[in-house]
Amino acid sequence: MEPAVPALAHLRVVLAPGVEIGPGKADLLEAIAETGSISAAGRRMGMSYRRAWQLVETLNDGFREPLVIASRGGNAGGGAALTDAGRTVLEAYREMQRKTARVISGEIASLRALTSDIPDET
Amino acid sequence: MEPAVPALAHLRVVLAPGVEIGPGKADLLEAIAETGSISAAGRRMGMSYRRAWQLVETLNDGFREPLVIASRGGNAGGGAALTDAGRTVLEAYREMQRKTARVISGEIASLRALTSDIPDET
DNA sequence: CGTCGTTATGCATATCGGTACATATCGAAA
DNA sequence: TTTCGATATGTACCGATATGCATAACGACG
Repeated sequence: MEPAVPALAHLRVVLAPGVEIGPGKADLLEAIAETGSISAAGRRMGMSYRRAWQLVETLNDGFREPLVIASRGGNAGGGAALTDAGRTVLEAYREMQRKTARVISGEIASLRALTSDIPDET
Repeated sequence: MEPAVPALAHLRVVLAPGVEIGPGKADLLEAIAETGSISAAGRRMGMSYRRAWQLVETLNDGFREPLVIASRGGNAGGGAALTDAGRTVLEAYREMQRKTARVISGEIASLRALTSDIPDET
């Protein structure tokens, strides 16, 4: 089952002008690694292939080495996989997410208590 | 002068379904605190008064107590100010930003080195 | 008691991110 | 050599989000 609040914090990192990575691109990279295809990753995430492909292009353009290598043709029609750089970037992002969630959990709890979602108990 | 990369990380926190706070609302709260007016804060941030007001409404609705109190009329025409809750929320968010920036600085530096922005030096 | 700048709110419009669709290309396997 | 599914890319359209503008109410002060 999913937790009540899926993600407490959304982290978006600006690495350079126009080069950003957030939950969307990270999840896409992960989906590509797991499915071995850009289109399957896009379907899984409920986004159009157009957009998935464009995100991959943006990522590949943003880094010195491509994060995703795609191939056309073949019995499976083609496919895609993460490069070493791709795995490195994805893992670094996940690590940032974990660290962030850890250090801000206190403030999150404090602020959630002020939310109108949670009735006052005085 | 501004730093080369204005903000390394954008942090958006989900406190409850529909209740979120990120850089935009935090900056808006800060601008309201400093200018004493929703419209002046909106102008400073380059957004329409309409939107600034709606963001304030969203914030006030999301918490048990309002974060911003506004008044109409008077010699100045009216104005707005943060409540104690407003200051608490803003300060908690800033603290989360600081902590986050601290713990992810290592990964940021690693990833920036992979950016096509920075030429390879082999 | 009229002036002034702000809050508050509705509505029409513009902008932009994303989708939908259409087409071309590729290459291993049957 | 035909088939198949995926990559690659262009174009038209849609919908959400934000702006622009218009209007009303407000109230201390001169």
